[in-house]
Amino acid sequence: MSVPGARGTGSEAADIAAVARRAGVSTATVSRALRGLPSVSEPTRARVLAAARDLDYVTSPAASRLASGQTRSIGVVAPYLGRWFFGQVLSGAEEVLRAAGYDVLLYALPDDAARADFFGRLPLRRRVDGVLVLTLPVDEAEVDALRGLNVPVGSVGVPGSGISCIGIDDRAAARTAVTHLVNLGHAGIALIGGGPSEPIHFTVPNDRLAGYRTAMADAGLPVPTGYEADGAFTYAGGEAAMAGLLALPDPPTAVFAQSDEMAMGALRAIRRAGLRCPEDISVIGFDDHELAELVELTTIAQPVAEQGRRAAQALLARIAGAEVVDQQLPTRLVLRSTTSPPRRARR
Amino acid sequence: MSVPGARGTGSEAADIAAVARRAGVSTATVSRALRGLPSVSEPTRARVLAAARDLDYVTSPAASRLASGQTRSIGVVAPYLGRWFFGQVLSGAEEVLRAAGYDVLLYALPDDAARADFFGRLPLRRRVDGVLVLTLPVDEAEVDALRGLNVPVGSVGVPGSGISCIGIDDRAAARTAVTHLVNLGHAGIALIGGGPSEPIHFTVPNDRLAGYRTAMADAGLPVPTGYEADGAFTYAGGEAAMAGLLALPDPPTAVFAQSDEMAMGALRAIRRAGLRCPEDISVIGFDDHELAELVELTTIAQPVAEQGRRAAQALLARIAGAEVVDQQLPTRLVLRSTTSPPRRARR
DNA sequence: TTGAAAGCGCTAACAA
DNA sequence: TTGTTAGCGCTTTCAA
Repeated sequence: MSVPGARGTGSEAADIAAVARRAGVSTATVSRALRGLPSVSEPTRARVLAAARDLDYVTSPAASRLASGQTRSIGVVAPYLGRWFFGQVLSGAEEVLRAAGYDVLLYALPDDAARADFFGRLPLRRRVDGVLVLTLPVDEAEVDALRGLNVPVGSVGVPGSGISCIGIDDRAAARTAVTHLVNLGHAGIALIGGGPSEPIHFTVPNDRLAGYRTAMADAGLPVPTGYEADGAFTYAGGEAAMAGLLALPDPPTAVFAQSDEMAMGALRAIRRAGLRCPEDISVIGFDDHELAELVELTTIAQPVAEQGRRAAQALLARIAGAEVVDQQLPTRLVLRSTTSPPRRARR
Repeated sequence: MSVPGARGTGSEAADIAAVARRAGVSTATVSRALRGLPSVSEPTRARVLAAARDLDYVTSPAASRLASGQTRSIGVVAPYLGRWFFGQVLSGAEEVLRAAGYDVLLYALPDDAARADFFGRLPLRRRVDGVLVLTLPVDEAEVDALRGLNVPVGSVGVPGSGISCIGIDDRAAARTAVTHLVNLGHAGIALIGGGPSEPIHFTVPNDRLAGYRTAMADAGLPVPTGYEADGAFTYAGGEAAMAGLLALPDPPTAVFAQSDEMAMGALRAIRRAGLRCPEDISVIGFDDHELAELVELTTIAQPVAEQGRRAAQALLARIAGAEVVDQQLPTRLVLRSTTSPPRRARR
């Protein structure tokens, strides 16, 4: 009943001229006062603010944008909204953008049709001051398209010329994960990762793959055919990939999954196959998902929401004209109970 | 290099006048042709479309909004973005809104400060054609404030006059959950729910609480002091609530958690206490979270993304001037392995 | 079916 | 420090 936002419904929305009249100044002065420009005397500003309050005035974003050319909006593009990782990143990014007074324009591109449409039409054109790309696989042409927006582009996990990138050292982190398994005495170590044909600029799965291969090579371990499985970064995909791995003539004794959700799917497949983790097979994930603790999943922790926050900050800095440098945030190995030495150490 | 969206960077963005000139018509005709109005002859429309394509013309949303008064934007307001439920609902809603050509303006209100600011300033004013509220606790005054936006308001799980609501029968579903425990022979059944002081219009936890109480009363079972615990709808909260329940002089033999995330937290607390589920204590959740299957959680399944889709559709229908009715989607009991008869049936 | 012209409600030069 | 005056780039009467 008496919420500040509640208003009489009878009157039309006041415009800047009404405020100017009531404050006894010009519309230009109202505009300046309301935007906090320095060239307004304090008494004048006070009168304007009072008038605006009395009339319950709100600036029309459309008019303001048309006149100024600034949208005060950021487009946030992500492949999925329903997965843990993206929820966390989005959460962090939204927090920062909102606090800076920017509107957050959300675009999800869950399938090829959505992506083709997005990069074909570029619906963000003329409506944002910057774009934040959240771990979206993009190829060269798509990066070009983003540049065609003519606004700064920031990202979480998407490097590229002209794109500022916040991320982690995926390669080193993957290496740490695999080396952990190696140190436990495992020799047959498989990978569950993203698809084999990811676009160039989506380096995350490729970097983790590279880290896996490096660690295996360092340990002098072979990567048998079929040991690099595709889990599509989903729980269901991880389960299917693990099932495939278990069906191999010589199944692995340990698995490195590139995400916790895939690792959890793997856990499910292992249980379904009547096997036990870590007794029969070890599993290490990646992310430190909120529920990883519940299933005692050993994993690589990364600061997820923080990457969203940093990426948003970096983007805003670039919009403000600053130079920004790419950042890599730290990761760490979290030991829980899904990894242990193999039943009988080989070699 | 040859993506449709990639453009020469040299030329300025073409405006409607340029298109008009090239097509040999007036700007009014260009506007009509581009918006698909019927009052344009086919040859003319074709010429306009060709000219627009040649010039790579995109309508300026700011100018269009200013002139037409329509924003083609929907504000989506949710308390959290990082929780599973909201990710799913948002995913469904975004899909529908995007397909209908609306911009999705995202607002997260994770704490009291954000809420107070949102309802105090109403930053959505003048910038959206409709608002979608996703399971956000709102009191009377806040509902009034939303109405003050003077645009249709739709919701998932937020009933209220003037708000179209898509949801489930929370009361019946909760009753089903508790009755399942009763039927197994449990007598000491506790609840882990939302806070005790939820605003009136956030009926979800209240309805589930009512369903719990009804089922208990129907079974002639008492609800001892302390059996209605607050888990804040989070994993950590559920764990803490369960720990509190276990510390009771006469702890329950079964627990109904109002969300799967809280149920999973409860599972964690049970394990931490050295107890086993379901042998020592049964747990039933609510949602059918993607990972519920992994932990074998018995739960009440609800169509989450679908509620987001339906709510978006209903909102769009109202914006188009249609009358819409509230909908309740079906739920179902999903039996897994966290519920069983109590060790020794009482009574 | 098309065009002319008047706004939509601001911001930004420029002047004072 | 403040005011005057052009626009910003569309949509929408109203007329033809």
